[in-house]
Amino acid sequence: MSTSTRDRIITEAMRLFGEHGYRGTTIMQIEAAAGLTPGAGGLYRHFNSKDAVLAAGIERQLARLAALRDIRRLLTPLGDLRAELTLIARYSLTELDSESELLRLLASEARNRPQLLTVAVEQLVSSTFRDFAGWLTERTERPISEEEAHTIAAVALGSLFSSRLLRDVLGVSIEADDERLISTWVGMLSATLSQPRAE
Amino acid sequence: MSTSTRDRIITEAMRLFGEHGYRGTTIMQIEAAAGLTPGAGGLYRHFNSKDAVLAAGIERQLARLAALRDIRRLLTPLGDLRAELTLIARYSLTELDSESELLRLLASEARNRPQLLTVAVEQLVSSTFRDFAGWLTERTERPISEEEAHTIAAVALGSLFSSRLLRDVLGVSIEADDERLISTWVGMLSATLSQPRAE
Amino acid sequence: MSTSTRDRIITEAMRLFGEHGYRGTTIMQIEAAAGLTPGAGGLYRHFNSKDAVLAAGIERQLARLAALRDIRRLLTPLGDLRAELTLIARYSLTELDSESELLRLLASEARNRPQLLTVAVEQLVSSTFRDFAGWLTERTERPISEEEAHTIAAVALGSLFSSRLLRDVLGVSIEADDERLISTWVGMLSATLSQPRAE
Amino acid sequence: MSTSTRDRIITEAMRLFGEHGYRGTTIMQIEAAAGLTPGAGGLYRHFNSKDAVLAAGIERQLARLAALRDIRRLLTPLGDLRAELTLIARYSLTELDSESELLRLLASEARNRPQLLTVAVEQLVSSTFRDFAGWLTERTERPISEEEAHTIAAVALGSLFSSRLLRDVLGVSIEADDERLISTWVGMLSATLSQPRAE
DNA sequence: AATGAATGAGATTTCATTCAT
DNA sequence: TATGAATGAAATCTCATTCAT
Repeated sequence: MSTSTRDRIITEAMRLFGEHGYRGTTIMQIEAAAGLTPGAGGLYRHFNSKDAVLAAGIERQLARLAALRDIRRLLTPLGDLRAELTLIARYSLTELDSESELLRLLASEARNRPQLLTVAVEQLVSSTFRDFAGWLTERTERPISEEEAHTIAAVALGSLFSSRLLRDVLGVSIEADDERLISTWVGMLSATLSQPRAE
Repeated sequence: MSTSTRDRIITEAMRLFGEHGYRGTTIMQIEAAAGLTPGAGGLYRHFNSKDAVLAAGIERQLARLAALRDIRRLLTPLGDLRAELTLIARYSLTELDSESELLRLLASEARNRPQLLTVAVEQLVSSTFRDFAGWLTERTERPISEEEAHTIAAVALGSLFSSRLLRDVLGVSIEADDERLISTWVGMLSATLSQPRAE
Repeated sequence: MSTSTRDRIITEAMRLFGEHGYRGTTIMQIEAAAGLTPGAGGLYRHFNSKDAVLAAGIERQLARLAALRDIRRLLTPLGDLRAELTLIARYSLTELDSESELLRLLASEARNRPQLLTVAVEQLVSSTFRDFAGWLTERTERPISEEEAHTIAAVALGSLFSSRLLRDVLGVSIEADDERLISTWVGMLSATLSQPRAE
Repeated sequence: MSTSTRDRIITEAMRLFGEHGYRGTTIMQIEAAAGLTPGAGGLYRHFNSKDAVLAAGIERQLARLAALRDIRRLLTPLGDLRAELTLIARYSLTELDSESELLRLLASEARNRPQLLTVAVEQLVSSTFRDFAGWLTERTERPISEEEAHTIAAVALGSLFSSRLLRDVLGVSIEADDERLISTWVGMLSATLSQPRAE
């Protein structure tokens, strides 16, 4: 096998955690999925505890996330506002899709183990909002306050996040077509940004 | 005490389910919180199983939700688009707040027990989107297709949902001020609805 | 049954701990010996952990010990040195016999869990030496220093202790007859105490 | 390194057995202490089982003991009773000190594995008592019965044994000064041996 | 209606031992 | 000779559920 047992354990564990939650996944299931004898404790050669598997899984996801983020800088400078917004939306949805397991895991465990998951939430969510707010202040024609930028970011990115939160976390499917969603989103946002701020 | 033991069990169980998830909450905890001797099985006088407690809890939440929904009709006819949107936003956030326990519960268990929770999700989420899409088709000046209405609803309501999903489910606090959020949301939405659809 | 399950658990646990050591005794064995289904965890209704069973067992033994100690005062005033020594020796051996389980337990675990057993050792051993040294200073005709009294106590009581330590802890049987041992011990000790201290 | 891995394993294993007991010591700990990779099973190149390590360790201790015993004969003939007793006491304490690991091991495991440890106990304890009883019958001026000699040996050697058993096995420190202990012991014993047997 | 006690099933973790390299 | 990896067995502990009172 080309993958190490340790990697296989992380991969399968994250998949199972995403499917059944942390508590709902047993060490036996992880071992079985990773090709070990279930119940024999083979996992413990590679990790000290079930918690350590979770920590390693989150760490790996965050490392991937960091790699993805490096690409973000390439996306921005296109000149056309609508084109840039479209790219941002596509990128954000793609990023969320690639982190859907982490998202599900965070949703089911975030309140139980804050110490472990605070960092992950920060990386996955908060920083995205901050970055987008920053982009807004630079990009809009009329000057907007930092606070206004943050609120617009919350409303705008919220739409994209909820699309994935509803689907991946709550299991609700509202609409199917990403491209239609994005084009509507871009339309609404550019309408807002280009017209004078209505008191 | 004026509340029956049965009601106290449901109330405390839902609170604990919301905090620690279904699996993360033990019968002993529920009994203790409801004023019964923990571990004595007193809960089983009132419910046949832990699942039955969950079912009763969800049922009660849905009943409250249905009651709330009856008020919705009163809200609509104000004549002014922005005023109506403001009311809708306020109402939606209030409704989500009153269902935050259910929301957290859905997030932690939705994928494991579809039989019990599918209905709840449908009531809480899907119908809200449908209703808002319906309202849109009636209310906008220029005619819009059903599909367009649905997409706009997804984008618009998504902002409001994510505000609560992020806070209550993931534990992230993006912005603090509901009124500012609502006014920005209303501004973006009315800008979209009042201007001609940009192809 | 007239004894409570909790008491039965302590009794059987201490017996098993004495026989096989703390680590060598399993919860299943204790449960089975106490009349519970082995492996069902019924013990945990009465104790939080295996350690808690040990703690309760030691506490009970120490309580018994304290009760025994109250009798000690009755023994002393006989007027005749040899008669008093004989009583002291008999009493000490009896006390050690009634604490043989505790003794074995201390021997096998004392170095692993000092926090739990330090008190027990102090009660069972150190205080006995101190009390006997005190008795010596009062009782001997010629005046002896505190240090001398302590050393004589160490040598004298050591004989009695080792008789039980060897038998109960190491499993060695040196001699059989307690009365012969006591009379020799009394003879040696009175010979020492009555004759002038040879430098 | 000049020591073989096999020797290092025995040395470290006996140290750990003495500290934490046989059951309380894991193969991993022994391997780590012996400079092998813990958990890799390198120990099994040198021993067939954990039991075999214990057996080899005891064997080595007994061999050392036998070597020590050869010196004993040299000690006896000094002519002066007190001088000879002093030597015997010093020798005995030294011997017990050099076997403290074995002593602790016996205390924690003696009752579980008689097949392995019975011999060790016999060598370390019983034979010492026998030898001293034999020495007594030869050395005392007035003739004493074999039984009397055994009882005196039990009382006298018991003092020395308990000094070490209490300290090494139970972890109690009664008195500090070996020389004071020995001189008191010699005093008491010579008083007994030189005066006519009291009734 | 509630409690004390018990139980069956199962979860996490440990560990002596084996095996291919 | 030593190591990385794996396994069978067992140990501690948890918990939903039942039952007699």
